[in-house]
This record gives sequence, C-alpha cells and structure tokens, in this order.
Amino acid sequence: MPFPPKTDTERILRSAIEIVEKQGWKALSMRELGRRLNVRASSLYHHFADREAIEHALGRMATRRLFEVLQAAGASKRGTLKVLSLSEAYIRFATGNAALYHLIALKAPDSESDPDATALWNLFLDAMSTVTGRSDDTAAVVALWAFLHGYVALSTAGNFAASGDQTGFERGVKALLDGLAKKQNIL
Amino acid sequence: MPFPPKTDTERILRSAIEIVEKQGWKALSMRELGRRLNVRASSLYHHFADREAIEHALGRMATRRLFEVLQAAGASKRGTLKVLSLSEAYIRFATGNAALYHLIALKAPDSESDPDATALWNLFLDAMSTVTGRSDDTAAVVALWAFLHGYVALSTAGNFAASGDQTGFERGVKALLDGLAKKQNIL
DNA sequence: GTCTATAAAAGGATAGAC
DNA sequence: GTCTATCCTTTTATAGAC
Repeated sequence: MPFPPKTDTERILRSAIEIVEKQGWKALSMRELGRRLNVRASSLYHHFADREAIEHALGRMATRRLFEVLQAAGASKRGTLKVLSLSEAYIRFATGNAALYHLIALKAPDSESDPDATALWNLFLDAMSTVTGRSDDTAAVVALWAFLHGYVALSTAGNFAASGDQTGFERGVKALLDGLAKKQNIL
Repeated sequence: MPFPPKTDTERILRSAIEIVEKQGWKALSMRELGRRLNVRASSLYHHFADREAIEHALGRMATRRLFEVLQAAGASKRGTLKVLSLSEAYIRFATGNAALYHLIALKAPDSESDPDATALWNLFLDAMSTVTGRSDDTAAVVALWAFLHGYVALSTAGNFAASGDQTGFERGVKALLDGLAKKQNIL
C-alpha cells in the first residue's frame, strides 16, 4: 500500500487496480480505464503499448508489493515464528488485495523470470529451511505455499471469508509446520 | 469419464468441455461451440437459454463427476487411508480436468445449493472426522481442502506439474493429517 | 431443430488534427 | 499528450423462413 501518485503511468496503474479490485478483471478495458481517468481510451496508448502491457505492469507491482509486505513481516523473527508471520501476512495481503493477488506467479522461479518473484521464493525457502532443518527444502515450501494459496482461494471465493473459519487456517498451518519439521513422519 | 453420448444437450456439453479443456475458457463462445458441432450458433439457443445456462450445466456436471470419482476412491477404505485415497483422487481429477475443475464451488454448502456439492463436502467431513476424532470437524476439512486446492493450483499453473515435486504433496498431506489428528498441537 | 439475416453491444487499436 | 473519428473483430441474442 505504499507509493503516492506521481507520474502518469502510475495514475493509470492505480486506476486499473481500483477497477479490478471493485469490478473484477472483466471490467478492465481501455475504455473503462479512460472513463475513470477522464481521458479517452486512445490516450492511454501513449503510456502503454497495449492492454497486455498494463496487465504485465500490474503483475510486477503485485509481486513486488507482496514481497515488501512479507519482508517487513518476517524481519526480526526467526524459525517457526518467522514462517508463521510470513504466512499470516501472506493471507492478509492476498485477501485484502484479491484481484492483484491473482497476478502473482504461482510457481517457483526456475528460469530468470521476475527478480521479485525470486526474492519472494527465497524468503520462504530460507525461512522454511531453518524450520525443517534441510537446506533448499523446495518440497516444504511447495507444501506450505499450496496450503496458503488454497486457503486464500477458499476464503476469497467462499463464505467464511473474514468471519468464521480462521480455525481451519490456524490448525492447518500449525499441523503443517509441525509435521514438516520432523525428520521422519509417523504415517 | 462416464456417460456415452445420447441426447443433443449432452453432445453440446461434451463439446463445451473439449473446447474449454483444450483452448481455455475464453474460447467457449456460442460460435465456437457451433463450429465444433457443425451447427450454427443460433441453433444452440434451442437447447440452452443462453451461454450462462451452459456454464451452469457444466458446473453441476463437474461437481457430480468429482463426487463420483471420490466416492469410488474412498469406498472400502477407512480412517487415514481413506483420506489419503480421497486426496490423491482429488488431485488426479483436478489436474486431469483442469478447466472443468475450475467450476467446482469452493465453499462449504451452507445453504441448500447443489446436492452433489453437499455430498462432496460430507464425504470429506465424515472421513476427516474419523481421523481427528471430532465430529463435524469443519476446520479440519477446510485445512485439508485448502491444501489440496492450493496444490492443484500450483501444479496446474506452475512448472512441476506432472513431473517433479510430488514430494511437496506427499510430505504436506502426511504432515497435515498427522498434525490434525492430534488433540493438542505442540506449537 | 436448423437455417439466414441482422441487431446491438463491447472492446482493441490506429490515424491524424490540435 | 490528448482529442475526434474510425475501423475491425468478436460476441450474445432474436426473428422468421424452411
């Protein structure tokens, strides 16, 4: 949620986020964007090559913001507590910025890809590795990430949202971290 | 995967699934549907009121098929093994029918809603309850469901898909079930 | 039940004046 | 940098002949 308005491309992106967050992705058209900015749709092409370029910019912004939020949430914490803080901040960001969140790449940054995506992945990887005691514990990150993303999806699309079943989150994340930390699972 | 072709509405739905599964949701238009059926788009309105009606029909079909698959997978199994079977079948169905899967309601059937959705939920609820030892353990179902759905999303959108990180799934689901089964978590 | 024809809307994108 | 004007495409949906 940082970054005050300044340049014109930033105003466009801010408006795009408003549209998408309030009216959904289908509503994000050049015309609607222009309407909100009191500008003709054709004017927007001076700032972005096409509609896709706007979406790409939003995607990079989403990844960067999530990374910043998580970095702040995890700072000054270690081990399991750090992972818990990261998890809670992840849920909070994703549910509070549902539309933007959808743009975040749901995969490990194998290739070069976005540097922020890599930073995001490494944040989880480092934190999880101290919990499980295995370096580069990709599988553990995948497991946690799956749980977090799935919970966001249920929360966003579902009915319990902000109200009810936070219990599911709490029991789930604790069970997961507890189980992943062990060298051998009982099961 | 059951159900041979018969009536005309079924042929339409089968074609719709083909389109959606191979070309994505954007490609599902009345024209494209007609093209694939060697019929004019306008003819389709004789079988379905509008485009939405087709999507709704697909949604009901998706929920019913997932339920049938899970019911078969869970039959003759009990306790943790049953939940594991359900989980594996869930992942298999969702990744094998990615587009259809997207239509499945991601929420507990609080209201009347779809009877198959309720049956699906109860299937998980009953199985989980025997594992955690709590009746009606909604939170446990939410936790497991979140993990399963999240893993599907990562798998579908990501890079490991059919190949690599099944380890993440296995460690995750075992950790989760192990942790949820306990009366008190250590953490 | 399918066809032709057509209305009506929405969206992406460009050209050229100012 | 923004405007007007315009084009092109895609899509949903209906009317009425056959």
